[in-house]
Amino acid sequence: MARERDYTETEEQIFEAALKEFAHNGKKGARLQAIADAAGVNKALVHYYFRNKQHLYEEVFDYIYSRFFYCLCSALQGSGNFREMLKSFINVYIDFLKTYNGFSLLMRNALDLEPEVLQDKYQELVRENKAAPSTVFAQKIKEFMDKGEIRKVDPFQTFITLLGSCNYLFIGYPVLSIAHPDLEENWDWYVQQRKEHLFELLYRGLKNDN
Amino acid sequence: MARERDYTETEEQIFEAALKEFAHNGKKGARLQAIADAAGVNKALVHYYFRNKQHLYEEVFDYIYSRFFYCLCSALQGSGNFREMLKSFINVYIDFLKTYNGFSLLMRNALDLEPEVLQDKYQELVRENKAAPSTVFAQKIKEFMDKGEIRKVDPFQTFITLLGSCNYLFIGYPVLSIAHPDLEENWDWYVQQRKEHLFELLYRGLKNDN
DNA sequence: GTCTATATCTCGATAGAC
DNA sequence: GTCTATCGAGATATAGAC
Repeated sequence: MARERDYTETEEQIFEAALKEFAHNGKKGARLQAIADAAGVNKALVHYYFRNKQHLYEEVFDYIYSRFFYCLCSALQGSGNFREMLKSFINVYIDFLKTYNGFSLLMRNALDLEPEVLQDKYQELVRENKAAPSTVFAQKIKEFMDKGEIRKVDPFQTFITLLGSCNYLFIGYPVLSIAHPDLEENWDWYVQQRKEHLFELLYRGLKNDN
Repeated sequence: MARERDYTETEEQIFEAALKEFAHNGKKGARLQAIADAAGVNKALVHYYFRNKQHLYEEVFDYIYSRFFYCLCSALQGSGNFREMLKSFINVYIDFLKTYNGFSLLMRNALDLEPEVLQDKYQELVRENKAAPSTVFAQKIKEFMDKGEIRKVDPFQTFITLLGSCNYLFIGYPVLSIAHPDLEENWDWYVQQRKEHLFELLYRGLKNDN
């Protein structure tokens, strides 16, 4: 999922700043002045390059949402056994979240404000890709249950657990960093720990032990 | 954690409306007009009762944050074995999230926008309560490890998993409901399923099986 | 306590110089 | 392409009648 067109240096900086500002404050809460400041450019330039706030927002959202969608798809691509698929999914998904930090709130805001826009976008991506991630995941889980690799579980609930426990280090970052002030300093280490801990926990929690 | 003072009928309605509005749109995105409309009162009355937006926001935030803090504390109160403590925690915490739906976003917004305010509030609550939830949790986990009830795990990572996997049904609600349109209709059932699935998964994932 | 009217301010957007 | 100045919409906040 590349962008529609190539960005100049300046456009890129505005886009990156906008991504952070929208993610932190939502669409309504975001300030063009803050975006301009963070990008180190004049406020008028934001309009020059991206027309208006709505347009800039859509640019950011489409980009990040497509990335998210294809991240989920590729994370589910692997054709190995359950152990490999779980490990791969956790690695790919957490790496994505690490790169596009804060996108969760962006999405949540989008859904509250313009659910129909987002649903259209989702359907469009599903059509392009021929399948929805949650459906693919559910199918895989069922296969592994049939093969006896994992115990009998609800695929949807399992999906929620997986997404939530990957996400929360990022979503809850500000809360968590109160208790662990070294979170920022040792960020890479914590993220790595997260991957290992989660894999071990979920593998043991799901595997068939009859 | 009761409020500072008793609310009149009108104040209560404004407060409830404000809670929802702030939760959905964040502090900056929230509109006093929308709060007044939802409460069924004139916009000027919001100022009459709560002085200004900042003050109203703090009132809402303090209330929900205290509730959250004491919910975590009481969820950790039980003195039974690991199995009982896990079951109790999941039940109490998910019931809380179900009642104060949408508060996750409120908190996240607060943390992104005014982390220092929130840290002060947190320290204050820790002082009142003599201990931080994350510390209490870590101690309990260590005890259960010493007793051999659970395997050797990182208490902090375990805490993140627990919070995240409880939270995500609520945080991710709008995304999840695209794939499962019956989520709203069968909400109670899904929440109940969540409790059972999570307990089983985490218990198996953490218990000592040597 | 409640409402109308209005003052004040913030922010998105544009015009026009360079 | 970039900046300054400014307009106008919309939101917060207040004054004052009832």
